[in-house]
Amino acid sequence: MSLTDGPYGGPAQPDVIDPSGGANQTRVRAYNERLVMSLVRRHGSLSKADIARRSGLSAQTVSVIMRALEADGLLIRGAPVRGRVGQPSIPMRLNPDAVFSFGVKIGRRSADLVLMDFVGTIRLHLHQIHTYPLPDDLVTFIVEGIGKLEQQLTPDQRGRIAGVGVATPFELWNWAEEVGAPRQEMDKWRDFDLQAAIAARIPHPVFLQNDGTSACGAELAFGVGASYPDFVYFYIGSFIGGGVVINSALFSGRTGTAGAVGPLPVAGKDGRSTQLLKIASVFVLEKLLRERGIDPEPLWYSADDWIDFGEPLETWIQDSAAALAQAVVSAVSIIDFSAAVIDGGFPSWVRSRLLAATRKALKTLDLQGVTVPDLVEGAVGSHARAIGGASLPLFSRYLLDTNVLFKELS
Amino acid sequence: MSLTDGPYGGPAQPDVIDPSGGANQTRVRAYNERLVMSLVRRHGSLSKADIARRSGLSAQTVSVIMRALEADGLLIRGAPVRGRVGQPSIPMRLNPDAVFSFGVKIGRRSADLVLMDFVGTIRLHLHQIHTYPLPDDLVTFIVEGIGKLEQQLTPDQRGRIAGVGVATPFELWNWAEEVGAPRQEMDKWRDFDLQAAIAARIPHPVFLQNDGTSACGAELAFGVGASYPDFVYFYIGSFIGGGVVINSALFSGRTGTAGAVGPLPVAGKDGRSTQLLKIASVFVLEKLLRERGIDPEPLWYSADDWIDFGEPLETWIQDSAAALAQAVVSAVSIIDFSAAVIDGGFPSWVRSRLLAATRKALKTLDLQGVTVPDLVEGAVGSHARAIGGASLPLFSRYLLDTNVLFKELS
DNA sequence: GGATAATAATTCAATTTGATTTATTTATTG
DNA sequence: CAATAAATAAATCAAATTGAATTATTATCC
Repeated sequence: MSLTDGPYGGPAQPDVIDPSGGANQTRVRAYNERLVMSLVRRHGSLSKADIARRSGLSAQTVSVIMRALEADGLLIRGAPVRGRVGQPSIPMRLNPDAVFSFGVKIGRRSADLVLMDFVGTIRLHLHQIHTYPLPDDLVTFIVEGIGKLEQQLTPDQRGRIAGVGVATPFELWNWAEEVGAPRQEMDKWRDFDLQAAIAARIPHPVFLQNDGTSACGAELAFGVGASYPDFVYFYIGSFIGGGVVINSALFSGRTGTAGAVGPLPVAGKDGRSTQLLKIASVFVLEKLLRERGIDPEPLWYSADDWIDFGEPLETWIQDSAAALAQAVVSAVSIIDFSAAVIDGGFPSWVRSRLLAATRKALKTLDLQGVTVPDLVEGAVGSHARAIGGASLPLFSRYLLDTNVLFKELS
Repeated sequence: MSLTDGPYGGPAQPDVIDPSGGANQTRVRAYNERLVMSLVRRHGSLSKADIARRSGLSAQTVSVIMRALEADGLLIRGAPVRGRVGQPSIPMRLNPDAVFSFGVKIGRRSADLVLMDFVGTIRLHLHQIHTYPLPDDLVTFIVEGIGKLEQQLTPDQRGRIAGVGVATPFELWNWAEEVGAPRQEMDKWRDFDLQAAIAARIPHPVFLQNDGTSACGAELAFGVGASYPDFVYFYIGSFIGGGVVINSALFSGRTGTAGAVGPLPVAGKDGRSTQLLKIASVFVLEKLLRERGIDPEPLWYSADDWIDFGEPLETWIQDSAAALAQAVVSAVSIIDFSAAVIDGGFPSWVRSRLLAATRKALKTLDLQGVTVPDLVEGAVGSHARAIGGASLPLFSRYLLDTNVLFKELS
């Protein structure tokens, strides 16, 4: 193409892809309400004047919005703060009892159902162990579990349920071998619409998201999200998964698989290129233990109570750390994340050792031109997936989301 | 009309970790104006009714906005389209003469200055060859060049200049060796504020952005951006660089280095892990040619007129393709881009061969769990960096940018 | 120690902006 | 002439902003 050629017309694609729709006042209000709540959430408690300063909105606007939120029971006022010149400020904070939501985590060996309040505290919890996950069993567990838990709520509390969020690995049928399940059993997931199956049997809205992305959402809403406006997130479960936060918003991507991280190519111990998930996953540790003649069952009793397996655990930590360090470099070469957050289905002492090893491994890599991010431990912990599932209804209705401003286009 | 200025290019970044500010009506209007223009840009020409349907805004709102844009000379009406029932529709399109902007590309061997119109056509062009880039020389070239080019414009045209955008590699001082310049000469870039130096000597706003990100912006505004709402972009110049588009917006990241891509770890021919830029850069080809006793000078005469160097070129293409394929897999493991766009400072026949080789290389990789993106050739071509530079002022004032909706927080 | 000034938080009332709704006009085809 | 679609005018509505007032403090002067 010569210099003076006309417009650089790409393939003129008709109709298909258009940017988001227009914005209008109603949406502006909805957005500003979420902004106010997000600021309160982030800082614990803030006065109206604080919010006005932080949001750049006028004091009057903030006053009107916050009175409405208080009237709705979403915010509650604290004791006036005296000691400074001027009228005392009234700190407002989230009402923990304002909204409840159910979160479901579907795992290789177990499923969890939690009832979470508005500030991320798990109020009620059900746990089910299975040899491998099956659609019908899970629907039964979820629907009956929700029934059971709802019985423990007052009618008022039941009226404040925002919905159900399911955190699940995608394309379960691809993992029959690793899960240790017969292929034809796992194939049952292929044409099964879990979201629809649940929605048909309960009155609440149902949300479904990849388990890694969900856990990442939990970290955004209740963990390090307050400190970092963007980060890449790794959750090490039976399989590693992850998520991406950009501009303080969960970015799930066009296909919902943003932050998959599992397929990231990394160099293994032998120098050969492998997928990250084949190194930094708990099923690898399990295999390692079996090879050493050690019973891996303690891994599944409780994510928070592993025993120290000694050498094989240390080996797995070192290998995983080396792989994670490369994954972090890859990630920040695409997006200059300010932090990389690592969490997983293991006790905090394992997490600490893994983080330390990863920080060390990072230093051995070629960092020319790399903006090295903070490496931080997840603040949410092993239940991040279930909490993340439960936070999906909150994201949909209460958490900051720029898309709120735009019209939905068919 | 009020199109609020956005913060593009400038590295001025608030270190506040709060989400973006509140939204209000004025900003909504500014956003909707940009939305209308982006839709027109994307589709070439659209009637008011078309825009209303596509944006979801009411017909009346679109009517008001578009009349204002027409009155400002940004849109011009085409011939009424008859042949269908009802009043004929009047297609509106961008006025190519509505806005001009200067774009500067700083390269290892040369610098370019272009004057671009509103639809991405280069109207005027200056080119300078240097052995290596130096701050003072470049400022002189840019300032005097702008003076020269402005003399060729009418007073009216001069009044429509939106600004100057500079596309430059970051941290030039790190590349003294590869550039073949004395270290102390390149060190002059360390404390030199190019943006400020230019801004002090010309009356237009000056924007500065990484060259890869700039080229990516050109592709978004004038190339495949119309077909893909998100993509990762690779520009292969002396050094490879790139950029990231998310939600039809250029994402430059917190530090402005999003889409750096150069430091991506990939496995080289020997299986060892190397940075992408050490394989898929033109300086590697240059070295290869020298090793073969071939004069590499033809590489620098004109990016659009390479001669076919035969075997060494083919080797370089194969190696680069293998590395690029891995880079693409890494990228989509972080963000599920719908496309990976590859362009560079070479003729289109080289680009075609590179793309074909990359597609082939991609098939040899482990794609389990990977959402494979479309691999597409850049539509803008070798001048993408200069055009991208020139598009920076347009992004700041006229192109779609959700940040327009939010208040700037100190 | 009491009176007064300064300050900051909050809110009320009026204003402004801009999108939406409703109704009307215009230009075309069948 | 009926039907249809595009375009626009006028009225309406929602929500943010502006400016002024109110309130509850602390600071300071005498």
